[in-house]
Amino acid sequence: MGIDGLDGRIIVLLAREPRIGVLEMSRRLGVARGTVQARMDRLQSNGVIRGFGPEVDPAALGYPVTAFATLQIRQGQGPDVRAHLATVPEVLELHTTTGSGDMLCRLVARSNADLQRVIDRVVGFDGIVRAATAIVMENPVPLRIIPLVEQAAEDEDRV
Amino acid sequence: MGIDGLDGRIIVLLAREPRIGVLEMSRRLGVARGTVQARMDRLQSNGVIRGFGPEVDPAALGYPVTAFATLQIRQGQGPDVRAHLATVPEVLELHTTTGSGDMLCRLVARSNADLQRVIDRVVGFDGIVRAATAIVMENPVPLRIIPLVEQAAEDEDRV
DNA sequence: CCGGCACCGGACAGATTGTCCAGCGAATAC
DNA sequence: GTATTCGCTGGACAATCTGTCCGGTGCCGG
Repeated sequence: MGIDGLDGRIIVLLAREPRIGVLEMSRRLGVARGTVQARMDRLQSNGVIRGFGPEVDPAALGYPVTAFATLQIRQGQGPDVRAHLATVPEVLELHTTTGSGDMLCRLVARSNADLQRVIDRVVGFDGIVRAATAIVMENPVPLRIIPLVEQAAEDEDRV
Repeated sequence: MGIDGLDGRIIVLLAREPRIGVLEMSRRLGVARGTVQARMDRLQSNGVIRGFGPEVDPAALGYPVTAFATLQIRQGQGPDVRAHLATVPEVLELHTTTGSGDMLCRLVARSNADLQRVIDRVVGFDGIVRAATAIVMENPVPLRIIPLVEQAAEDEDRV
């Protein structure tokens, strides 16, 4: 577990220019193509790189409103609630967190008004006791991984 | 704005098999290669597809602990706090939300003990009044977009 | 009725990929 | 001390895909 400096540089390069190929990477990094290819294979079978799925912008799909909802779940209803939420397309992500029966989910909606519909659908389920929603206004730091990768690579090299 | 059924099928196909090429997609979808290529170009310049960055698993990097922190910010300190948080690699994501000076951020750490270090670093900044942290235990619904894409495509087609 | 538009099916050269190979240096094992 | 394993290099090959054209067709709005 862990990555070294070359792995880190590969991931960062990939994150900055996703359409880059193995050949071009090997040129930029100054290593043989086979090396980059082997590293990539290893990173993917390691699970460090899960895949290269397209990053879709919900806003461009017509869902410009994002919100986070904290749900309080009735004891023992966890599995049912999960199954319920999994059926709601507007639920992009769901976590169970510390605290008694709490879940945190990320929602999107077509508008603030539409958010009400989504929330109604989310909480309109028996096992959910209470929901607290926070609407996202700005996203100063979009989901990112590069700084962490650099950190992890440095840590590994130092060892 | 919006996508039609073919766009939706392209995105879903891409999400399921990221390494697929344009040619193979055109074969699967039963359309001409040029069509798929044109759609892809449009989706990307539309901003619907932001890119194809590698999905890196923080756990595989040695950061298996995820947490969400709600931060209460002192009036007017927002920009400074953002800049501060942007410098912390373990902050993967930051949102400002409704409520007086509230922010929500996603953190990762090497362990529960390490999480304390991360939180100290996050809140060890003048503009932050209070922080409430929820540690993620399970992730029943990982970040997903396919259901929303299908929904958006259906809505568009119906119109 | 006439564009304009999106799609089809095909063509082309150029680049990249997957997959081999032999050689080499370093770290590891015996 | 020596043998083995490992990762990297630099090169090669055929197969594939990409970017980019083209002409032709069907549909919609003006």
